[in-house]
Amino acid sequence: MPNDHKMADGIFNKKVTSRVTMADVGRLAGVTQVTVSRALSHPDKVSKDTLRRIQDAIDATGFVPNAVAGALASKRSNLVSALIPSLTNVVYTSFMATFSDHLRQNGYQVLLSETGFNTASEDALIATHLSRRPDAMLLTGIHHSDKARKQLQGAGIPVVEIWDITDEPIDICVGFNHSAAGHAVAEYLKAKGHAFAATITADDERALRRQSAFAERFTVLSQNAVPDANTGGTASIGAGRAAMAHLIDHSDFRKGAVFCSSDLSAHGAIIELRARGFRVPQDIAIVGFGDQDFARDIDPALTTVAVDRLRLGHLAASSVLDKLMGQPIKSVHDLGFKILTRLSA
Amino acid sequence: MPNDHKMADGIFNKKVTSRVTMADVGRLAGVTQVTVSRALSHPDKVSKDTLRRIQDAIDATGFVPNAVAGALASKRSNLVSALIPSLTNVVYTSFMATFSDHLRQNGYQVLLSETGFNTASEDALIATHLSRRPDAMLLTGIHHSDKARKQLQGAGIPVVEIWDITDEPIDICVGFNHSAAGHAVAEYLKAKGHAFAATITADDERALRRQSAFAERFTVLSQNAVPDANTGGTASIGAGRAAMAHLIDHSDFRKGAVFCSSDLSAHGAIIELRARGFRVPQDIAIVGFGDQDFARDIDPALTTVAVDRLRLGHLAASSVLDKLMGQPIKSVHDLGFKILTRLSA
DNA sequence: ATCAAAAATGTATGCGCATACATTGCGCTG
DNA sequence: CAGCGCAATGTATGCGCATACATTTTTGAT
Repeated sequence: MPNDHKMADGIFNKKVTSRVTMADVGRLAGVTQVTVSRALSHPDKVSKDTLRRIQDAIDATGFVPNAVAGALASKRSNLVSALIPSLTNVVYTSFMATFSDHLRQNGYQVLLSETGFNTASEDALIATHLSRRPDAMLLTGIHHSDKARKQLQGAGIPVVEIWDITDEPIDICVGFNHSAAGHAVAEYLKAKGHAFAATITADDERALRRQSAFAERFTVLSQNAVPDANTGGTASIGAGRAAMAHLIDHSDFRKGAVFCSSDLSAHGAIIELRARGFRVPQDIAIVGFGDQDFARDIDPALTTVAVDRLRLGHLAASSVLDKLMGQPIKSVHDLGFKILTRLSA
Repeated sequence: MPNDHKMADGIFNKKVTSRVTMADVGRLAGVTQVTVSRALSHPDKVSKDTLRRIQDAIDATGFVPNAVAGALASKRSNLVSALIPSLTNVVYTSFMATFSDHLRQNGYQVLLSETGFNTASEDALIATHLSRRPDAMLLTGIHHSDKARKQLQGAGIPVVEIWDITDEPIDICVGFNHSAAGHAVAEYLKAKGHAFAATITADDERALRRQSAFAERFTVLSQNAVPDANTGGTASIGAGRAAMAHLIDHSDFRKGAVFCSSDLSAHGAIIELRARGFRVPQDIAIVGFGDQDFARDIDPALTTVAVDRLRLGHLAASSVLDKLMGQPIKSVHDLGFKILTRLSA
């Protein structure tokens, strides 16, 4: 009998199963707790024979190590916490898949939460996450409250900021220059011969930065103002359609190019244009952002700005891992971006 | 000086910051550790005055409670772990957003991982997650290995299985009957006058169940075989296009209806059909699954099977919470489903 | 003013593990 | 065959907090 202090239980299953501990396993295998601990974390330091007996005991008892106790004792939680703006936006979640995978292979688990593009909730989440004593933390973007920066500094753990770059990262940042992307699209469209342009932008700080850089540059190049339709909230096909409709109904924009802050809204814009009988790109050209998987599959295939998300995931993960291993690492990684010319612009 | 055993650090920042503990905060506020603990978890049991002094001390020191130690001592981690097949599939992540939110409001944090539609990796993840001693666990689907069931039973925590129902849940399940959905769509399409039908299905156990129920029922009703194009892997617009192309190129299917296992592949199918000059729904009608946000926004608007995901999220969360509070609860929740008739079928 | 009850705080303890250090036994060199 | 070195295991301890219980202080009713 491992534990003898079972609670008095009702008929319904509460905590009936007395949790098995390393001591219980050891008792069964004829060794002490510390040998069981070693068998699990440093098997080379335990004899072949006891290793087998311990393994048998583990199987017999269904022992599951208590990582909570382990973390408290060792001061390493093997947790990496990650905060992303939205769980439902593939741009962020596809990154997370890569990132988690890479970390999992190195023994870390990812504690993921959604901030909702909201600084106040980010602050609260940072505190909650830090209370779990993660070994590292990943944040989206480079704008964080003073309170957040202070707490993170106090935690003394590696911090990676992604999707953007700055000369003064909290610790490490991996991303690209959003203004530069806006400028590049402006130049691309001007070079394609467009004299008029508009933008469709979601309420996202980075998207707004791309938009204003685009508008500023395109205005200089073409001497024409660049109307913007803000979708409010998050980008979606529906929001893109609505924004495109708004642009046509409330401005004299009938010919030119539209730079959308997301492939999703770009797709919506295309659907709206086609429904209204416009030709894409002959009447209105569309440029998206993000190179989501569907961008090449819609009709017409979407011209968009691509960032190497796979590389972003890998770099973010390996930066964290390197830092955790104590290796000095580069703290600002500029991934760059690429305009993928397809049919829509 | 809270801690006096700082490690010898290199030039680069390792763990320099000596972590502040409740004892440190207490010392500063002139009370003991336990009063600080109480101030945080049972503020009503601490006098107004000391409460204020403790708060000041917390602010001054930047104290962040150590939830790891708390969990070890109290045997409650305030963690709920959740395993979903894919982080990039909005169907699952939108559910998670609701679920996490609801739990967060009740003081729980969600530890989320992706299983990748893969039983082996699910087993491994279950063990890893259980090692963090979550207070409850959420799984997707009702098919789990014996080993997994055993471990979960041993953990003695509430377990919710979602997206499907069964008479023998591990503990609680919230979902709907996938076969019934397949049957309903078959009857719907037959009633609409279709004599021919095909399916486009992803490699997902539940999708396959809907598909086979659909095919079986439609065959009975129409006396015509139902060809299937498996997209392999996950549903996507690209996969839907390819599957639709395959269907047309490799069968004599030219007129009828197609039941897709996801709105995403349905959307792809529509794009492919239009690119080939087919009219939707006049030539070929399309039914999706999931009622994702874009379903109403594409052209033609997508007829699809809707499940109340919001309700799913709420029910899953509140079932867990109720069970954690010790309240006896219903263990099988059938959410049902609804065919939303729009333009595509 | 008195005393019991309630409020406020403190003391003692252990959760389950990792880690530093101590001990044992054994093969091997010279 | 003494003595050294290493492999294998054990002992002792504490991580930071929650909780049961003990003690002190305050309150209020008489």
